Amino acid sequence: MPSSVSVCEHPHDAQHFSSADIAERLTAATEHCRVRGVRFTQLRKQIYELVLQAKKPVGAYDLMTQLQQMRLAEISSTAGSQKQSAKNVAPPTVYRSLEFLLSEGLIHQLTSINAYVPCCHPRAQHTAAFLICDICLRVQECSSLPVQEMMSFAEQDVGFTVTHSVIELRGRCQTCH
Amino acid sequence: MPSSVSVCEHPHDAQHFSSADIAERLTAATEHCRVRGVRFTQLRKQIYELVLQAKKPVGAYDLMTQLQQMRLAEISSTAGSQKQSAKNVAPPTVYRSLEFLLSEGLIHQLTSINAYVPCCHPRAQHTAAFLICDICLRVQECSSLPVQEMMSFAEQDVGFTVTHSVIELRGRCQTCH
DNA sequence: TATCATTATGTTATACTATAACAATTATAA
DNA sequence: TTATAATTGTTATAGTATAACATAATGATA
Repeated sequence: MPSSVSVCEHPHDAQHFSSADIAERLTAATEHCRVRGVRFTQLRKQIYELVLQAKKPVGAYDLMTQLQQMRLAEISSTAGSQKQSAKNVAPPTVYRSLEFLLSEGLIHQLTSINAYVPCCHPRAQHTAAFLICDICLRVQECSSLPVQEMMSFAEQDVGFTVTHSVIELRGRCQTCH
Repeated sequence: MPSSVSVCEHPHDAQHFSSADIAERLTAATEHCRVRGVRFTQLRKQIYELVLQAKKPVGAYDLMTQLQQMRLAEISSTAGSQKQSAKNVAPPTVYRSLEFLLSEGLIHQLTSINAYVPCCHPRAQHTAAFLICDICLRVQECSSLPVQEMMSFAEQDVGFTVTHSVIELRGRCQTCH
């Protein structure tokens, strides 16, 4: 593989983020948001954590369910006699946090399968291509070279100014071939 | 522009297919299907025609409405006392024909905006990238070079076998810049 | 600290996109 | 012409996403 090309495998399926990894990411994200002057609220942190914990790309409605369970767990652990009635989490709750995480570059949206994955290298807006295995659902995030060539082609040869890219290749990864 | 790169502008917005162009495309598609031994039924032909006539990428539910109007027009032109009650066209009617047209390479799906456009050069399965202008909604279809590099990168450098690609760049076209 | 303005979240409702399952019809081949 | 397969009709529902407004929390300012 050319050294100029970065391919980052999302740790889904068999392997996945360890608790320590997730904690580290959460800390990094907290710092990221502090520096950027945006608010990393509890809700946003929880949604991010759920995306990190997922063993595969996760959909918005899955996140709704999981957030709901998270809140129920909080209530029961809080004990106390105040039996809060935790209403169901509604779609906007999740979508708004996803939108925030996307704008901060902490996660990526996989448009072709309506799902979300954590970003390999969270940083300011960067474009990437995704290789999505239809068998194991593992996702590889590719930055730099091939994507950059697509972009420069569009910009220089066609005069098209790219503001947002959706580059998703579906198929079989090396392992599942 | 490199001669090895093909960029085809879909004739949407201001310009669009003339009746003659559409007729020619329909004839070509008929021949295409005859050779391939698949049936180019009236319904499929109508859906294809509607996609060709559209001045911008067209959604499935828009096609439903338009097909409905097409059928109402047929009935009123048929005159006769047999007052057929034309029931509303249902989603599967449209989606099944779209699926057929996609599989025959007559149209392309734009996943990021849930819409469909005619293929510039209808032929067997071929991959393409699309430049979608968010202002005028014009779409440019790019085959060959940049896309091929993406594919060969995935296949050769990552060992990923691509079966389906979604490459859609959103932004501003040269005209709308 | 108290107030205001801003931002974020909750809540209700609904829009938009797509498919499952089965029935009826039409075309093709034996 | 009948049997078979392919297509289309029909009904229902699943899945994804956003609009609009109410409430709550936060941060800045007096």
